[in-house]
Amino acid sequence: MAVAEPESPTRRRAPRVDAIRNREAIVEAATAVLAEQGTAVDVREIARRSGVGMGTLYRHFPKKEDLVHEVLRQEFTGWAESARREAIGAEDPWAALTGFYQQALTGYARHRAIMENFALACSSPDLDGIRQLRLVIEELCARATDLLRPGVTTDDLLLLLVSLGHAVQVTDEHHPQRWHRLLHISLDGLRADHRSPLPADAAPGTDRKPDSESPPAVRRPSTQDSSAAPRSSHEPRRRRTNR
Amino acid sequence: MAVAEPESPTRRRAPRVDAIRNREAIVEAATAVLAEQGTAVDVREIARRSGVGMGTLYRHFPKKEDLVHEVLRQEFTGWAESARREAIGAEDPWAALTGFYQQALTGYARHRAIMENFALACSSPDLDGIRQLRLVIEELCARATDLLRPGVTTDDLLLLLVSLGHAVQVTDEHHPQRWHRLLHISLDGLRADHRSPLPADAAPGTDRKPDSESPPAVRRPSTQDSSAAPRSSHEPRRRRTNR
Amino acid sequence: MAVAEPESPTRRRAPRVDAIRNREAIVEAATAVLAEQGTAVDVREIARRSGVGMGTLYRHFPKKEDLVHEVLRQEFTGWAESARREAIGAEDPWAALTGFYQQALTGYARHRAIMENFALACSSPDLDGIRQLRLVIEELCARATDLLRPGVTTDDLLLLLVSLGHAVQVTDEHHPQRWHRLLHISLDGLRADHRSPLPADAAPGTDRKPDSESPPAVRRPSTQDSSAAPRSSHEPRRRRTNR
Amino acid sequence: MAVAEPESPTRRRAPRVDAIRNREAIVEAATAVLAEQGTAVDVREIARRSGVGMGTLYRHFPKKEDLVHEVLRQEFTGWAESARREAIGAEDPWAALTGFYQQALTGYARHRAIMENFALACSSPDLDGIRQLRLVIEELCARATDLLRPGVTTDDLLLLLVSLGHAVQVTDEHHPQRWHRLLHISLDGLRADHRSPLPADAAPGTDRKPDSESPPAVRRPSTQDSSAAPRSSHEPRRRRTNR
DNA sequence: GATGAATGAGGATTCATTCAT
DNA sequence: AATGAATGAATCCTCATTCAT
Repeated sequence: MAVAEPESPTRRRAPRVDAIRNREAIVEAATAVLAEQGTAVDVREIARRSGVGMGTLYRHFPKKEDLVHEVLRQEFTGWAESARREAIGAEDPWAALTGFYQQALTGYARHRAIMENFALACSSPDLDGIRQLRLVIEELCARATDLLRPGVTTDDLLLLLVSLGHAVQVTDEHHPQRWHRLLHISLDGLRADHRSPLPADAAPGTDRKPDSESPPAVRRPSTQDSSAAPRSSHEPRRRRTNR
Repeated sequence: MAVAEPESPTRRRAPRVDAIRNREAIVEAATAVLAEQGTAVDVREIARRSGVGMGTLYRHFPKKEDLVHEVLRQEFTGWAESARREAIGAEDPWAALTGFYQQALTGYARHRAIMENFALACSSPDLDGIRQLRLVIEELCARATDLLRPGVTTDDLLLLLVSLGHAVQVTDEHHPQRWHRLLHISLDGLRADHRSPLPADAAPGTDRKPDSESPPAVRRPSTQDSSAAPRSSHEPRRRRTNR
Repeated sequence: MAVAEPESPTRRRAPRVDAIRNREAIVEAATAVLAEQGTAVDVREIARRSGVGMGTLYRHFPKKEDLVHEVLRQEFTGWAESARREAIGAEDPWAALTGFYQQALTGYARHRAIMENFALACSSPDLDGIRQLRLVIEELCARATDLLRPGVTTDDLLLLLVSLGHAVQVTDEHHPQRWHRLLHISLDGLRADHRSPLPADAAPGTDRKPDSESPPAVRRPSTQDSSAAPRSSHEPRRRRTNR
Repeated sequence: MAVAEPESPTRRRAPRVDAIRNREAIVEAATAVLAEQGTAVDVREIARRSGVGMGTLYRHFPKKEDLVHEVLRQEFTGWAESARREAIGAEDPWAALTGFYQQALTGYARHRAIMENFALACSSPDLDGIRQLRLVIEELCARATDLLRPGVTTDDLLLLLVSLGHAVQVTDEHHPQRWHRLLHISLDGLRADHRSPLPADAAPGTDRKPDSESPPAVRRPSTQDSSAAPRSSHEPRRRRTNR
């Protein structure tokens, strides 16, 4: 064992083949588990499935968060790449766009941890995959510029992905057609033949000037949600005897 | 507590009245807390805010789940009702539809527990509110039948609501315009001027016959999702050797 | 105990007699355990000995530290009080001083957690007991002012207590006479018949002016401890191949 | 296994030499780390700093304790030697004594592991350094016999060292003058001009007959530590009732 | 002989649920 | 009926020690 490699004096001993294997096993198991159960899983479940002890897991990823982050990094990257491949392959700009969403949604939207963090990751993209995803979308956006209705931004397309992602989660198992239909509908809403302007997005990142010819077709709520959710108080009701 | 009962002067036990009041207080507090923090909250937080003891809470709702369910029931119902009011009020069928989404999304989409469970609830609607929501949507669907593209179903509209609900959660706090834009886009995708047929939805619940004139514009994934998430095994890997 | 008082309508229900009992049991057990084993004990040991579950323990003391702090608070306070009683009782100022040390060292110096934290607590006295201890010492100092050599400060006496505390820990079990002898010696060193001035203490808190007539008898080290402890490097020696 | 035998020129295995070097590196690193952080350090920290792997460390020292013991052995020895050098160098017996304490305290009292174990080591001196330290002290004691108050023993001086050691630890960083003052005071207490006899030390090791002329000035505690710490039970309390 | 990866028994802390008062 | 104290299994993480390479 540990055959002395005469060729490389700089390389002392083996590069810890099995350590790498373990690390990979951990990430693999974590990927599966996180996909299935989201980030709330017990770390021990991951350790069990990867066939390593807790110590080993924590040696490679000192915090559960680190492992989660690594998995998300890989998954987002892989996601972005496969979506880009799909998108780039198509010649027709519109086909590229639809193909992108198909691929993106088909492959990853059932991944619970991905979906749990997609929104968050979009806001502060410290994950490379998110950046790549944006780039792909920007590209698609640029290529399809004539086919898209005026005013559609990268943020719109990204948000659509987030949004549909959840639709996929709901339906993919039993009614996969449903989200396909919704995708179809939404994409049609993006087509250039819709001349009604979109509501302005004040935020930065708007890279396509919306033309504001006609008033939005969408009526604003007259009554607003006074009945809405938290009429909370945060304060305990009454009492509070002891203490 | 301890409301004086006239019948029993020696025993000034509280009647059911304040049991009911307690129950309401619990539900009210739970509603607020669940809206803010989702179903993962500590039950104690609910007890604290409602001003009752844990025992009382558990007397009324033997399991946390029971309480959550009750809250969701009420909230979904309230949601459906306020959305219906909004929808019914409008004379223009399209305005009714857009108004419905506005109302529905503005009022409840930030309600974390609602959103966490909306998807689930749609699948197996043991919640009355979901049924009502479906009814409202069906109504809207019927009224706007000429304005909607052929083949759009109640399920489509419901799924759109789920989908946009998450978009709202992501953006409502910092970029509320974004989900308004997405809503606008999606609704435009539903308009009758889109003649391209939607992919068939084989599942039951389709209440509008899709006309299948032309092939879907959306390309289906060739094989794909092979790269998708769980290539899991659930079984622990073979162990190293130690010990 | 704590019979339900009918007289007080403001007091709803019992004042949780058993909760108080439990809390006391926890503190009592913790006191014993901390005295024996120091602050490194397993919390479960405390729970076990006090006869409560972990949850109960953590209900009363949300962090282990809180429990430790509470115990130290009580112990330091008790310590200060019993030492004060001892000190105040004596008529002779010198007897008061010696009595104080006797009492202080006899009662508590075997208390591991106390000793572990005594030094720390002296530096930032957020514990009331420490303040009281200082007050007692200041009083003793004032009373014995004529008997003490010039320049002796409260800090000196406190440090002597810390210092002897450890001597007690070492010897109290098998050779209790030893620390008594050392105490005797040290106290004699404090007597007024030593005219040689003490080295100045630059720090604030010096409340007695040292008269600097003659040079200190104690020679300063000529060579300095070059051979002393940490000739450390903090850096790993060589290597560091992988990563 | 497989120590490179000189007879085998093909095998250029490292000879024992670097095993020794490793061992030294480990001890050196351990010395530094133990001095800084005490015996509670993570063994890995020692391995890291010494530049060897865990395996190597554990080959040389099968238990953490073994390594600690070895370090303490060396450190105590070194301590004793440097203190002896200091002590022997001085011509004046009293200067030798004070110089010894200065040196001893300045050099090693901040050494956490040393101080953690000094007390223990004094009780059962299986460490050579302790014996040497005793010898040095005995010598100093003998030389200064006329300057020391009657009845002062080696054990007294050793205990004083222990005791002051802790004072140093507490004060050396921020108030180094404080322990110098305490040392000064204590040494003055040892001077021959104190004629009051010390309390008898019944234990073996007393090598100087105490003359018992007058009663001790130090009053003994009348009641003993009734208020003292562990009124423990070790047994779990009677349980509540639940479950 | 050396290396550092792997192990797994603890240890602190949380929280749904039960129970004495 | 109500209260909130008590419970303990579950969860994240650490570290002395062992073992394959």
